[in-house]
Amino acid sequence: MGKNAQTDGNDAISRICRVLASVPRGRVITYGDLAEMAGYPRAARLAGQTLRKLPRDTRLPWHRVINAQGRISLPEPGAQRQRERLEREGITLLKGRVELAKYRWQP
DNA sequence: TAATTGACTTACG
DNA sequence: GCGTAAGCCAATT
Repeated sequence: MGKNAQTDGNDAISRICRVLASVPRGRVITYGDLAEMAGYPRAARLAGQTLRKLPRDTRLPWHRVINAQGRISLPEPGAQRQRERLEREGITLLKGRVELAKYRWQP
C-alpha cells in the first residue's frame, strides 16, 4: 500500500476524457465547461493540455471543444481539420464562430 | 521545490 | 469587434 495517497495525476486526464466522450454529435463544449464538468473548475487550460496530448487517431470527439468565444483555439493546421469535422456534423461556423447559444452542450 | 508553460477566460480600452 | 493585460490552475520542466 502505500506510499501514495495522492491523486494519480492521470486522473484528471481520465475524467476529462470521460466527459469529452459524452459530448453528443452535433453539439460543442467549451474548455472551461469541460474542465468544470470533470471536476476541475476554472482549469480550462487543463482541458486544453489534455486535448493536445491526445493521439491523432483518437476516437474522442476532440473537435467538439471550442473556446468560450465560440472560436477554434487550435492553431493551424489543426484548426482547418476541426472546422471541417464540425461542419460535417452540421455545425455551421459564422465568421469563424460557432453559435454557442445554439450548439453549446450543457446537461 | 520553484519556475515555466499553455488547444483558456475575463476585463479593459 | 479586436488587441492587450491580467488572472487561473494543473502539468511539466
